[in-house]
Amino acid sequence: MGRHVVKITDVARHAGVSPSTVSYVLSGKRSISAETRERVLASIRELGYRPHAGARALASSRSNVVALMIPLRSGIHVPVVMQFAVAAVTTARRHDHDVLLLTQEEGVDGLRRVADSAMVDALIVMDVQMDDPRVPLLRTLDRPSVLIGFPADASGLTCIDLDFRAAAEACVRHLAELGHRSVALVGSPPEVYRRRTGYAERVAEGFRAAVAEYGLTGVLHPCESTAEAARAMAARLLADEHAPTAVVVHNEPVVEPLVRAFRAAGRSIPGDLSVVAICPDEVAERAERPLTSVTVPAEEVGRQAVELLMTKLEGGPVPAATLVPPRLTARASSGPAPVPS
Amino acid sequence: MGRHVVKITDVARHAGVSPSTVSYVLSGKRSISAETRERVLASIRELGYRPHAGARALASSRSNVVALMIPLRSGIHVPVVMQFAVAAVTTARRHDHDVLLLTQEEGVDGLRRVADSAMVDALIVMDVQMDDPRVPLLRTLDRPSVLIGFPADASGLTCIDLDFRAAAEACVRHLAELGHRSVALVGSPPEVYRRRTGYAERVAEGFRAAVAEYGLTGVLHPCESTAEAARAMAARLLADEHAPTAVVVHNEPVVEPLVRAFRAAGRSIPGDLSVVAICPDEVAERAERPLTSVTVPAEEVGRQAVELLMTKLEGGPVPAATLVPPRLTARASSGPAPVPS
DNA sequence: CCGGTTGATCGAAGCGCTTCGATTTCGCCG
DNA sequence: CGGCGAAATCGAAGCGCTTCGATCAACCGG
Repeated sequence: MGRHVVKITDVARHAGVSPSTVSYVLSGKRSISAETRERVLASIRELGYRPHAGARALASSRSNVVALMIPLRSGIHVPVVMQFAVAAVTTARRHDHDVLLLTQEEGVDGLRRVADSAMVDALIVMDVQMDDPRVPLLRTLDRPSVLIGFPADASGLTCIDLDFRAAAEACVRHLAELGHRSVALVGSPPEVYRRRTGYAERVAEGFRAAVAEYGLTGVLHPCESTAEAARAMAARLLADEHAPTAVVVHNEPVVEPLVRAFRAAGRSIPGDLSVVAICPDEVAERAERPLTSVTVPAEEVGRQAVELLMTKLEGGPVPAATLVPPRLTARASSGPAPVPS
Repeated sequence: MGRHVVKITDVARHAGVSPSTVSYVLSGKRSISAETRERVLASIRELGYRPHAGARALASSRSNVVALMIPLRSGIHVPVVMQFAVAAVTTARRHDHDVLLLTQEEGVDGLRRVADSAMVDALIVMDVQMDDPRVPLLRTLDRPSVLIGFPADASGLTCIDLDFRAAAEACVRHLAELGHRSVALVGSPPEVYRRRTGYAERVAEGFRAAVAEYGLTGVLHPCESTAEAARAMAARLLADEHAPTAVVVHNEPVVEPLVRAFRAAGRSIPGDLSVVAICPDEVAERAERPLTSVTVPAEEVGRQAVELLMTKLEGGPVPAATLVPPRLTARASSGPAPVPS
């Protein structure tokens, strides 16, 4: 043990070829006779040769590493981030790349650092906000990147996220198929709509479109993200002349209080009222009684984000926006519409 | 925009010094006059110079990257892993290092790959098992490593984990202070004790020691990790002549079923019976009613693991074993001992 | 007043790999 | 049968940085 580290010249000597030939065998960038290739590969195996990553990066100006910046914000669901990260690593490895982990905390400087030092070839940034300060930076960097989420101005960038439009549609379809005729959407706080935030608008659009398609009546109610607002909303919905028989909720903190308020008002779920949430599985499963929900397919997003990045690295064309189809899981909070009394 | 990338020779020219001087300013490995240093630093700032990571790694044979291999096993609690990873990244950055993320899936080969290619200077491996195949590898690698968890044979390695002995003691102390005189430990499956698994033995030791210290009576009951075994255990404990008034549980899958079984048998918790678990906070909080528990301080472990690694990288001495003190959180499952009837 | 330090800087030799001509050897068409 | 392109391989020039003597000036005490 403790032998010298094997370098390309060792392999070359052992195989009776020049170092450049070994390199070409490894990269496949020039044709090499089958005979020579085999001999070189055998030497590599026998000597246990492993190219020096730094040397390779220096000579080729490719590090085969991508940066992944994960969020720390509370309010972000940890298991979702983890699923995403694991999927990203797995997919990156499949393309012979590694993943360098950065935290949101590092912010713009962190991204600049790893990009400018040629430590990474490309970047993935999670939890992108409407006015994210990292967005302009990414635009100026000479390295490709993929954003998870859509900023206000996504021009010149590649973004991917759950297809919120389709998510809302899936909720309404699910309810329509259960016989509901009047549904409500409890959405984001009014402010979010005023800012014309992308995902909120898309949910609203999808909701309206599906309501129209299935011939339902449906009303959108913006809602503050507090328990009080949730209770008030519940009261308002129940008092309505044409009270809906089903509610779609797209406002995480409101989900639980709303459900509780309905129950407190004597409504059984899903007997009297069905509830469908757009939220991470964790939230839906951890509820008092598991909720029917549409979730973020984190693994799928992670995989695709890396695939997009790889395509960009190879100079291929990629769509500016990728929308990942939602997945609806029926749980205990949705059921057939109550028979009109 | 699109100017040339700045390299060390550019900085040198701009500051009127040689490249080596710039290098020494950056590394501090030779004394540089204050005047020159300032001039060089100014040039660096002005030109926006960022050393090329690959070139640096090649010349110095230090990449300033550490590998972190995270577990995928189901049964591992995701938020714990995440907390750990974030703490590791944060701490590593404080020491001017980055973190390369590997998944357990990559296994031994993954570790060998990143170590042999000089991609990383050191490695952290989570969720180490008694007979972990990665352990012998780590011993032969020429790069320092830190293991989270203790393998059967930890000789020559640096390990860190929760101090299970102190954890058990903390549980017993907590119960003793609440006036309990007879306690039971529901532990790991018998097989685990037969294999003389480190953490299980340490829990048992701590339990025995604390029981003796506080003058209690206490019995250790190994328990299979199934719901049936939990129910049988509950029945057995309750039928006991000197039935304990408090139970310490160190067996994750058993926690919930056991509590349910007690309740089903008409015992109120903590009115008739106190329960303290050694498990991740997530499990304790997500229980039907939150459980008093001792948790793995994941962040602390992550931080310390990196600190140990950095010390090793600098050639400093580190303890072979580091035990992180437990943290007990009192929740709704423990209370004063019932008054004897 | 001079050999010997010490402090500050420079020059050049790599680090291990990729890549770009250049070279050699064939096979093959006209 | 001469010449030419394609296939296979080699040699050497970097990639951008660190580091190891070497150099040179200033300074010390005897």
